Amino acid sequence: MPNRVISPDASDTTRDRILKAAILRFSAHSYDDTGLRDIAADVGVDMAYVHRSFGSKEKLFYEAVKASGRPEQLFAEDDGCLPSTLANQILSRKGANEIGALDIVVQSFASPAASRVLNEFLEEDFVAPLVRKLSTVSRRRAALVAAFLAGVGILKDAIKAEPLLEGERSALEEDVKQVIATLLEVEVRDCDSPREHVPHETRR
Amino acid sequence: MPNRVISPDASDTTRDRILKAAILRFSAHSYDDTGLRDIAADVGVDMAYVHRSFGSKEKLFYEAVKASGRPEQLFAEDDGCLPSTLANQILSRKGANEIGALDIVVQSFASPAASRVLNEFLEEDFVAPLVRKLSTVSRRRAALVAAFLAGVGILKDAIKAEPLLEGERSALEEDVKQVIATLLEVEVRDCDSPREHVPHETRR
DNA sequence: AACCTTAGTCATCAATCGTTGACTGATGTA
DNA sequence: TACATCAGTCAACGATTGATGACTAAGGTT
Repeated sequence: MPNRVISPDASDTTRDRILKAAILRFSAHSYDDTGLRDIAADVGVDMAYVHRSFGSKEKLFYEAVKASGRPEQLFAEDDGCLPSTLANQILSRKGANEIGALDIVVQSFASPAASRVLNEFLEEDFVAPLVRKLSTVSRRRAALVAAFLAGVGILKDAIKAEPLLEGERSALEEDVKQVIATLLEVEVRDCDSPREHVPHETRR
Repeated sequence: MPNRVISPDASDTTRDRILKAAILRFSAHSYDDTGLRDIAADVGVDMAYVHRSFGSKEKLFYEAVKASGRPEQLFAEDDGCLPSTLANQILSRKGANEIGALDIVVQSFASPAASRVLNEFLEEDFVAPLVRKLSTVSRRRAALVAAFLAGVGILKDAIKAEPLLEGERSALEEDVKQVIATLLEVEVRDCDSPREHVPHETRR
């Protein structure tokens, strides 16, 4: 299970291919700007079949969010340093078909149709697992981490804000990690140089 | 053309009433979910007149964003403590017709049509004025402040995330201020109790 | 053979959107 | 009076959207 991007198992049914295409579409464009016809065209089936396979556009979106943002993926590569893990979820450079687990959430915040789904996602797939993993953090601060990650993703990928695109990525990553560390009340220095194995210097 | 007697800011013309209604609409719903017909109905004119008064929906949105987010408004009540000023821009409780200067940005980042406008807004009406006001902060960090504010606004107002709605507002405000202070590298304590006049204790 | 389910297509629906050309009516202005 | 401009309305357009009912074709079961 090394380079698993989306699908947990390589089911080949048309329904799964539709879901996979939907995740890509919803991760690259907003809920409103993603048409069932686009998704159908990607898979090569009729749009009516996309609709019938999932019942409605909103239900398809629901399944796409759930499949794309599962906690196992969000915290998958956690090497013990949550700030760096979370920062990478938003900042990791995306190739053509490679998407981050949070991209689909970053898009589609706006549409009311999507907001109920996202509310559930936020609670079940982010706040709860994060608090479970780091019991000292409050639900409020966990949500603020999500807010910050979402905001950074939006400004960087949707709005394409220049101050976040120009310059070194490492500098941006450092700032993002520092904010997350502030919210989680953990020391960012403990994992500053990821592979240097600082022998857990006892601080404070 | 000599007698352009129309006062530059009578604010009584139908055009201005349309613009005002547009700001309210765009601040409460996304760009896509806001129809020219809705705005026209608010003012009580024909939808065609809304369109003709501004040339296109996108141009109307542009003027709405510019009028709603002007730096004078963003930093209007600045009492010398930027973190608290900015936090209040997002957290201030909104009445029926009362909106924050950033609400219109919080909605409507999704649509590509709107994102160009928002990119310009971010640069001209937020990053640049902020850096001008606090010259020690980098453009990147200024943009990260905007990202955080946008994310908080989205989760709180659009998604209605419970962790940001439950509990005391002051606790949330404290966390938000701390994050902003971290990014701006200023001491939040300097304005913690706004009216206490701490005599500028020389720190560091 | 007859029958049922699954997979998928086709044409079309109703609704909504922003946009536009043509029009009316009032208000000046020469 | 004649003319021009501004404020605003009216009806319709073309495009796009998600949703449906009716249909075909294949596969399996009895």
